[in-house]
Amino acid sequence: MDRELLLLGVLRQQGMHGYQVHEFIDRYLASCTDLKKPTAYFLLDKMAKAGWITAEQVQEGHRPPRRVFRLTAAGEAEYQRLLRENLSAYVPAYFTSNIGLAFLDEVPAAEALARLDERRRHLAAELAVAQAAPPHPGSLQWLVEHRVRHLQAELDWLDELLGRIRQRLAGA
Amino acid sequence: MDRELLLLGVLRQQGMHGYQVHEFIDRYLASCTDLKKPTAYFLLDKMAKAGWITAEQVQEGHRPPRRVFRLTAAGEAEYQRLLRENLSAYVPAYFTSNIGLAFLDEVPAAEALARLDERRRHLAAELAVAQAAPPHPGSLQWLVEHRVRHLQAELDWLDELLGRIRQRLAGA
DNA sequence: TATTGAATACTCAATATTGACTATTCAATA
DNA sequence: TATTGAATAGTCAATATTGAGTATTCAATA
Repeated sequence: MDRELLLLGVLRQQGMHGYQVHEFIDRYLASCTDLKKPTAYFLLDKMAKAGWITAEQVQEGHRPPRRVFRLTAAGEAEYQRLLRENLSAYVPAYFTSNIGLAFLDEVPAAEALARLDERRRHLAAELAVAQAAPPHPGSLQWLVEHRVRHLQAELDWLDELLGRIRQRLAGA
Repeated sequence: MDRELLLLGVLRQQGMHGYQVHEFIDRYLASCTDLKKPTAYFLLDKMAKAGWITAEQVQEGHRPPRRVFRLTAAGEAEYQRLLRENLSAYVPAYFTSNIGLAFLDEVPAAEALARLDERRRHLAAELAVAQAAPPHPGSLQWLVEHRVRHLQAELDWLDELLGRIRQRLAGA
């Protein structure tokens, strides 16, 4: 439902063919979503079938014809509906990559410290990239800003965790 | 990869049949994952085929035979490997439910405020539930504590966003 | 003791997602 | 002007996920 909103919101500003849509999202929202190319095409097909977007075939040279997608009136209505629904509802995100924390005590503290230290480096690098990103067009900035805040909170928490493990090691 | 780690980590402590595994995760880690029942069965089948766990058929009454899953030596090795990999790597989580922020400016500020206020209520309720949860066995607590921290950070950010929109409204 | 509703336990078809492709175009350079 | 490598554009089979079931057991109560 949310990816549909994203695609509708992007197409709404400008008709685009599939690769272009994916490119746009990958350029400006890489830190915020992981929408893969085949998923984008799948969703575009689905939305075309649902009548939310039209697909205008454009032939160029010998390549397979591109389809340029544009919102229909139904698509615009759906966009408005999805956007409001999305803003009103909070749907929790899940962090599969943190599952390991559930079994942290199974790893000797010294090794856990080293592993989490490596994790910290990855996280800090991610944050640096997000912060260094060029300014984003329109209100995309809100989403990216949220991302930065989240990464910062993650880093803070990881630092506290590392501190606690260090204390435990020192005490033992 | 991470759900496999979760299932291995749970089965490692005690052999269980499918429903039991799902129950356990749903009880103690509901705030942290959304592993659905059919997915759990799918992954258990896969891990059994891979030789990470054994499936002992147990017939009881007229119900379809339960399969009690237990780690094999290969499963234990895989668990150790996955756990270390998981702790070392940071894989970003994506927040599909925040996509709407990318199009926040398309909604009149007064309405956006009302919508985000409703979102805030949902989020605060979620946080209250997570904080009120009974203490978790073993190191599961780390994961749940992380969850609480994350929800708190989300709430802080949402409050800041609401403040900015209110200012904008007042200034206009 | 019959009936009902909840809890237990699992399955299946429909849907979504992904890794690993193919094929074309374009620009640089050998 | 061939050749090569990168960027563009899209597809497909394999895999994963889910909503909506089925079927059994159990406990309460009518």
